[in-house]
Amino acid sequence: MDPHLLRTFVTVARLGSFSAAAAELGYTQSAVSQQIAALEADLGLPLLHRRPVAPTFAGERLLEHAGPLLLRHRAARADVLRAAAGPARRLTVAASPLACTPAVTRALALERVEVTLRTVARERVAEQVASGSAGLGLVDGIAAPSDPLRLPDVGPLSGFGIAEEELVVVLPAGHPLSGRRGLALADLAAALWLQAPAAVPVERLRELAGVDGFRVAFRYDGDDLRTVLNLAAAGHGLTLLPASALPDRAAGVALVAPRVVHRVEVVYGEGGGRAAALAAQLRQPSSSTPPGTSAPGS
Amino acid sequence: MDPHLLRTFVTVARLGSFSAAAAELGYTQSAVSQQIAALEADLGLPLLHRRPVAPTFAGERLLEHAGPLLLRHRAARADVLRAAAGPARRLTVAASPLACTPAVTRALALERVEVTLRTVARERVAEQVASGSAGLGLVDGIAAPSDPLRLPDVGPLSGFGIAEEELVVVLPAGHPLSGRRGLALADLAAALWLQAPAAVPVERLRELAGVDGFRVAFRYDGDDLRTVLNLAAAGHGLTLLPASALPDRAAGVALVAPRVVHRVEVVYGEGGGRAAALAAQLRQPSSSTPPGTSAPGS
DNA sequence: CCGCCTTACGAGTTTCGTAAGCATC
DNA sequence: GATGCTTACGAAACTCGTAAGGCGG
Repeated sequence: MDPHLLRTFVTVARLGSFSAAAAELGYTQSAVSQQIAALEADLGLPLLHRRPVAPTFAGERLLEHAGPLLLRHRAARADVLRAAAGPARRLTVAASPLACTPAVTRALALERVEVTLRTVARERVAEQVASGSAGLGLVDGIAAPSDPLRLPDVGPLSGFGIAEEELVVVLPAGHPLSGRRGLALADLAAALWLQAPAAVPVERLRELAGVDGFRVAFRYDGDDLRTVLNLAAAGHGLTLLPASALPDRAAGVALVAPRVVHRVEVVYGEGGGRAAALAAQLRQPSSSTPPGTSAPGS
Repeated sequence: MDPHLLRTFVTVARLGSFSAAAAELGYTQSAVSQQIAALEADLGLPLLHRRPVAPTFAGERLLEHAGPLLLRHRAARADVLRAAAGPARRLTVAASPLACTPAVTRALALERVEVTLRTVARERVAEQVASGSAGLGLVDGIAAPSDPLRLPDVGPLSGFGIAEEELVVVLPAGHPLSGRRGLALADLAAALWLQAPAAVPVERLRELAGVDGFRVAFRYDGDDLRTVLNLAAAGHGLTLLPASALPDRAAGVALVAPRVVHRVEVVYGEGGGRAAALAAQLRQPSSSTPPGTSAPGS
């Protein structure tokens, strides 16, 4: 179970072809064949059906483990290299789009350090911090009040919440529900929804409401918030956003049940003194609602 | 960054000696030296100071990654092997001590399957399930009502909550607070506490209360609940337990703030059909009447 | 000089590429 | 018969053990 073999295994499984994987990885077809054979011999199991190439049952189990394993592996390597490169005078901050609230961006300044902000997908923030590709992360998500977000465990990270805010459902003008003052999530399960990386994922809605439904009517792949709002206004589907993301408060209806909020957390690695300093600075801006601390990762 | 090299690296770091690590791992001193040299050459960095042997800064970062990495690695291997071994007719259940409530143990029976129950430390449950060492896990912990526990992420696992219960502070007889009906956690920060694997860890109390304090006065390494209760009764320190763990309800005072409960969750791997069946059975512990056992209440 | 890590060197093993084999579409 | 995985085989690289070499206490 060498990481090397694991990498060719996932590549073969992904491409469904030994020769294509060989081309992608810079090996010969033969080498890939031998590597898969070595992996199968090591485990004493067939991992792939040949012709057509598809994972066996055991292979599928291995695939499920291999992704996170290789991710952590790369993160560890990158982090160690970064640690040895010495303290950088540039601190890059990886943030999911909705994590950059006005209060947060205002606090993003540190004495004697040049700060670079980079917007990435919500799922990537922890990963970039763990690998040292970013020194600090800002993630948003939804959770019960003063509860930590559930972040993917890609390495030893620290973090805490810095802001919590009401969530509102964005409705097109004239929508039957737009007169209401508060809505239960379960009442919206039958409606059609927008799926966009910037907004709350539909899967999370199902999870929170505890029911199926929330059918996706429209997908938007970019992370421009105004586009999401325009789509919602045009009636392409409902979406759930933090209240401050809406230019016009009347366009949305607050969620009353289940009791959930939009939450922003900072994440930083153990090795980053500079990152910890900036994180501590971020702890203050929302002194009105002090969210609890958390310790994601292991 | 071969897992093999990583393992010798952590062993050397732990023992502080190349020769001792060689003896433990069954290599010669020379082989260990070469393996460390290979790892250092691969990363292009010194990882250990010699004479005395201690991790460098980069080495410490690597150590922090190496543990979880090797854990996942072993879990993945074990899980794949177990998946291929076919459906076992024995299902072993790993449970933390306080997860085995009467209602749960009553439901632990499955048609045509021999169930083995094994009590392990709270932190080990997810690990044993991910590695296939147990087919099903029962973990307890404390959380906000109807909120999931934060389990260490050691592999692809499913799970859900099956029970929640009030938490009470166990006080010795005649304690000044024992007249009270409800207590805020922050009020107890100045008190002395028991640290025991079976009870709620003191670190978690600090985290929940958001303040320091909760000084540990006494540590108990075993997992016998009655011993914990005896220690608490003897005034060695306070402890937080689910209400049902106390034989005498008057010995404890319920917690009123922050709003937290004792929660039990089942955890099972994706591959275990039998485990999923038993888990489903645990979802409604009240309605199940397992065969071969006497009626509840005895 | 003694303990402990490093280096030199050789035997056994592994790994990859070239090239030939072979099964399926 | 073409495509694509497997096997055979040899060269290069790797890995470990024995043994000799440094270096600090």
